[in-house]
Amino acid sequence: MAGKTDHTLSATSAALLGQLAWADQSSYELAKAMGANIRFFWPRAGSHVYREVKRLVTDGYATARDEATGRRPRTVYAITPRGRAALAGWLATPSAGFTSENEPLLRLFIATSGSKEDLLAAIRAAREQAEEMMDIGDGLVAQFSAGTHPFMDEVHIRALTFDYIYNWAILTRDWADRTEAEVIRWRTLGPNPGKRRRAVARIRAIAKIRS
Amino acid sequence: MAGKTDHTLSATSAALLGQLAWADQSSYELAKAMGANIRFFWPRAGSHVYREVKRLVTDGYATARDEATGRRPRTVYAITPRGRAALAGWLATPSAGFTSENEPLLRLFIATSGSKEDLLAAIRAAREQAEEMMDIGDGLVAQFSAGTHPFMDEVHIRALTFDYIYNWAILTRDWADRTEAEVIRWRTLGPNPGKRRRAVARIRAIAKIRS
DNA sequence: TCGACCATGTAACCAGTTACATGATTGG
DNA sequence: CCAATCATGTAACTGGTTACATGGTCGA
Repeated sequence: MAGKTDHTLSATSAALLGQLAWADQSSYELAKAMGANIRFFWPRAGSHVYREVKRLVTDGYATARDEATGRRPRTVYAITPRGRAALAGWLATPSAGFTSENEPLLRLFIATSGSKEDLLAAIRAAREQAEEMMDIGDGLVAQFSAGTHPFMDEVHIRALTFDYIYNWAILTRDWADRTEAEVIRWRTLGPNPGKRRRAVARIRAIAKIRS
Repeated sequence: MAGKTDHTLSATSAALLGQLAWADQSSYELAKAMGANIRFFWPRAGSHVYREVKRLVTDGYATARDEATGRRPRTVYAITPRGRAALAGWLATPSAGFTSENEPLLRLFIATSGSKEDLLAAIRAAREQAEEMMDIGDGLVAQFSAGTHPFMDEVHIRALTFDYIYNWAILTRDWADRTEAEVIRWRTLGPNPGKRRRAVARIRAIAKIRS
């Protein structure tokens, strides 16, 4: 730990510095980009970006300069050498894992306290969100195919994140279809021997394909 | 909105009430269960459970009674009728969607600011976590197959959450394999025409399987 | 010229986390 | 009998969100 780079970055700060490493940007642009791409694996509210980027400045990882769009003033941020070093330092750090917050799944888990229609609605909500993700993905495909995406030079990276996210959406949609089909067969949400048999069989079949 | 059930539950409170609907439990047991199952789609720190369940009591959704395990005192919580009503009310509410925080993916996204080895380490971290999830899943399979799981009466529900989580783990592992194989081919993390061609082809192939 | 939306930002609240503390039980 | 781990809980911090406010631009 001896040295001048004591990179105590949070992952969110790193995300912002990573964006600034590509180009100088205003908070609004940073927030928009978070909303466009990063949100699928690191979602943050726009207002948070404003505060966090100011911290980057006070810590010396970025500088702020005042510009104007038309007659309106705005602040544009740029990464500093110290910021680049901190970012590289953070990237050399062991990565945390991945988590998800999946409210439809939570609702399913405790569904026996509600109605069958409630549960079906939650499953359909998951399906709809998955479809929306795929629509957004299809838009990206068009841009990258046509070579019109603003970050064509990053496409070799973006293809890899795209791979994950799009397949995650497909997984969710397909799961929702299977699950809806199963729940529709139920008369109540309670247990019965037939359901139990099918459930155990399903669980075993899923785990068997691990290989 | 006229009525006595003004269920202003958070999803986390609902998760706790859902647990209490199955059986009276102490905070510790609730927290343990959150760590065992729910964490994969609704992760919460144990200490949070302690505070939140006390709020359930002050709001009249649960009651607390003092017991003792051996000579040590502990507090056991039980759901009230009002709590059941609030839970049912919440379940009837439209569901929010699903999100994820995936630090390996974030690191990949901004990987050009770091080294190739950093990136490979992040990908491997994702793979390892996926394997761990599958190991846990295999343990569940054994329990459910043998009929020894403490919540056998919920297996028809658990099979459906299991389906999602296990397939998510498989997806992650397979993605990590593909992605590692691709990155290993790279000499640098920067762009080049070959990488770009392959990337665009990959993106198109993924989206094509949407069917 | 007016409504809608883009762009820019602040403030206050709160959910969630980390860190700590300590008593009981159990296995070696 | 001692270390490890289970069990129980508190306190303090902080990251993140929701809600608000308002100026500018553009198209109908």
